[in-house]
Amino acid sequence: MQIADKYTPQSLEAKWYEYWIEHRLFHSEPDAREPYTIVIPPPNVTGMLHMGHMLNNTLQDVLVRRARMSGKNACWVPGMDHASIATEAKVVAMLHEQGIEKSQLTREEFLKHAWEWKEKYGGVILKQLRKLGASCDWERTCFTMDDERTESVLRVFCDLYEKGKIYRGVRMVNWDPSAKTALSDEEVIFKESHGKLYYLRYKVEGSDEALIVATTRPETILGDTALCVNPNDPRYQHLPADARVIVPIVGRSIPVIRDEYVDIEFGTGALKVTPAHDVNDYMLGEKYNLETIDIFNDDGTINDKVGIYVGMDRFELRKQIEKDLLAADLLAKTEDYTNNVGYSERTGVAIEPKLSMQWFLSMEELAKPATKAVLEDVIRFVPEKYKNTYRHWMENIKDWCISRQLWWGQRIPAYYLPKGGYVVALTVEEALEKARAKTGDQSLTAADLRQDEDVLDTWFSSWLWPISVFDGIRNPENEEISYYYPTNDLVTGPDIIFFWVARMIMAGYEYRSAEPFRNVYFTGIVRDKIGRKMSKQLGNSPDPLDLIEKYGADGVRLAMLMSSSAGNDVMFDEALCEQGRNFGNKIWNAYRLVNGWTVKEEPQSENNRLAVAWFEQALGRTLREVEADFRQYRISEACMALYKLFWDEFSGLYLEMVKPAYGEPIDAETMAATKRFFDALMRTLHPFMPFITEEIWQDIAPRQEGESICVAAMPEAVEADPSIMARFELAHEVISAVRNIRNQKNLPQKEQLTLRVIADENYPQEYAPVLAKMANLKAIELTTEKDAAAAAFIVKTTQYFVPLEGMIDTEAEKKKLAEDLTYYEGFLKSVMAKLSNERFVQNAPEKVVANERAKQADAEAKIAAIKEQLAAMK
RNA sequence: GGGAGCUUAGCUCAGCUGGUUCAGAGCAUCUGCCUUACAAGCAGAGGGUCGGGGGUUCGAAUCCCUCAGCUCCCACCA
Repeated sequence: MQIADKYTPQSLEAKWYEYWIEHRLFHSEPDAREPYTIVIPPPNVTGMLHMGHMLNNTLQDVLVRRARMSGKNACWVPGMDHASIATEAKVVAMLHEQGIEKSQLTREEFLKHAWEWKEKYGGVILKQLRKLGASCDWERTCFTMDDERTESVLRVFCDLYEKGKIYRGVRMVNWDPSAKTALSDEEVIFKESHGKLYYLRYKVEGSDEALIVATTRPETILGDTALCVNPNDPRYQHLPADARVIVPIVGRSIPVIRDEYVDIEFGTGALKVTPAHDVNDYMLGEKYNLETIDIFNDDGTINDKVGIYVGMDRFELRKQIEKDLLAADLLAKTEDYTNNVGYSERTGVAIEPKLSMQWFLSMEELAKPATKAVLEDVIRFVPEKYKNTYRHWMENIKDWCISRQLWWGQRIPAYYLPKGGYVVALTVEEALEKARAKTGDQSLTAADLRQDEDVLDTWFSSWLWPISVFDGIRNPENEEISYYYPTNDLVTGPDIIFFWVARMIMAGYEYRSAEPFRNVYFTGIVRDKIGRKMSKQLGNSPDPLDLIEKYGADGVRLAMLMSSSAGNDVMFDEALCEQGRNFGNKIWNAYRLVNGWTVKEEPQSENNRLAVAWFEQALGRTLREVEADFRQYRISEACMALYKLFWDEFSGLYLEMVKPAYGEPIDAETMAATKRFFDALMRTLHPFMPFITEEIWQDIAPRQEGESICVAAMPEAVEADPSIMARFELAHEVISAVRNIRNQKNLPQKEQLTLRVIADENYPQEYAPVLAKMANLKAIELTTEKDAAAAAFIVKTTQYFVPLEGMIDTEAEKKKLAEDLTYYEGFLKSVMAKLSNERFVQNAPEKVVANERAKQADAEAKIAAIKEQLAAMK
């Protein structure tokens, strides 16, 4: 077939992806083969493809494609995450632009908008993944909020509730005043912030004294219900046990309590206690039974509980109160201060600790089998260092706040009864039944029940992902879940190890009594080439689709793969894409070369026979390396090994060895071998570069419609024959040496040279034809004479000469030889020092000693050879 | 405050339990080549006292201690 002169990835990539889909090559159904399963970390439904996805999904695709070609029934399940906060925020913003406020809408109206939005803009990322070549089984695409998944989530909620693991309670939670929802601890990011430390005067009742209290949040004085000092603090010993102070501005009288929690060293040693707005204060409040005064509305403005500053924003109030304190002479001083403030991961606003009624999942029991599984390597983490992180979190796990005050998500299936209390049930009907049973009131109707307004944390659906995509919650005995679960590999970032990975493991043990996956491969973060995290704000993140357009998906994939070892950050540089594209070009042109040869029925030359035998070995060796690399998830190493095999050994050596002169034919046997090699190379490279390998594989031999390299078998390595490799290596060194002489002497490539050899056992005489061809020699002569008028070199112990009458600078040659001699004599000396060291000979393993002896022999032979040459030059 | 990890050629990294090919790879650089597969290429070459210091050992990039610098995670003293 005629193949285009130029490699243009863009044209062939679209074509083959379509072909793969058309023939359902990525579709999997349970059968007799061993399954290989990956579930995709579902990207946010609102997401756009970024470099992190590129890395992550390229790796998954490599693993899946390799499994598919290794006889496994490979199944890569794609899907999307409804991402409740992020999506709801986007929809709210979009509505706002249209002049619609969420507060004006009913829940149903809002959800209608949200679903419309999801249908219109959601899932773009899955389409983008096709451009990358991702071999997902698209027929299985799931959404964490589709009907099946939603039912699974609700069932799990009900089940855990019935098991007593889910409870409802008032707790201090992380409140996001922008999204107006509670967040889990994991969704809070602490950042260093510059602020002030305010020193406030609290006047002691019935005295002229005032206690000075340092605080970073003077606005919370509205909620102060105590002042606390350390009982051991000498500064406050004089205060009576029942001392009370007046809260500045507010004028409220509050008790002075004593607790060792207070750090004597910090500030003035006096702490204002605001149980409603600080986690530690809350604990003090519980301990001393203090009143809690919640002063904030859900949006962070001041409510009317105290009656002053009503409606003012918390940060405005801080400024205002500073002024008012100053005016009233209640502010002793302020200092600049740096502390850590929690911010919402999603909306970026400062978190407000807030007491509220939330749903919690108790984690301690769930964590036990999940911790064990990772520590005992039932689930293997790559790289292993994340085991520590995981263990630490699991051993200190806190209950999970699973309710969110949002609308986009799975609504909590709890129904409140008219006269108090609630029931938890999968459906309203069931809830009604339970309600009637609970109250004994048969006249209750569905309309009397009021469903909880909150939805569940997004992660409460994604933690079931490996199970729910196979419908294993609703139908735990179904064929799919039994076949595909546990999945094999999970590829994800370490940033969601707690959010997602740990919780999936817990869900796995709770609902399948088995791990959700065997291996977790943690990728690093994609950074730019100067090490900055890629981000929209910095504008340093290239658009992956632009890169694909420019370099082809294969090229970009190669760039991701070559620069990424597990767990290490990727320093992404566009030059790597170029390198990837160049490699595609190299493959393309190598194929054009082979494809252009004409075949003649003639016996195979010795030259070609040797080339074929050698490359077979080189291929086998690399296949074994790649196999080992994959076992250890060293994907970039595997990729590099194949890159070098194709470029250096196949193209640079093998093809050059067998390449016929221009216009000459090649013998049939060598041609067949070459095509066989090419085919094998395409197959091993296919997981890395799916498109170009398919294009060439389809062309290299007649194929049926529907056949594809995607489902071709991985090549197998021939048995290793080290002697072939060793002999070839000698020949290769001779070739390099002659070429080097050519370079040094500035001899034209075309000029044929003569090579003389003092043959010994290290002369690869069988490769003489190869040497002649590769080094462009007109003759190879065996000799016993040193040749003074020649450029000389030694390979191992064999002496070679390239006669160059009149071109040899004898003095320079001598000098070079003398330098070599010095080096080898020094080398020999150090070897001898070791060998004459009794302790070395006694303690070192025999193998090491033997090796030193071999080095000694080699060095001695080499020294002898150099000396002979030097003598000949006199 | 606690923990983990990193520091090897200009850049990105590999070097598993100390000893063969232990100082490596790719890219970049330099030199010479438009040689009819490929200049997105070919043939060569140069480049590192393995972060500093100390120790263990016959032997250390590799093990131990210490110092310095970077990164990440956890905690969250107002």
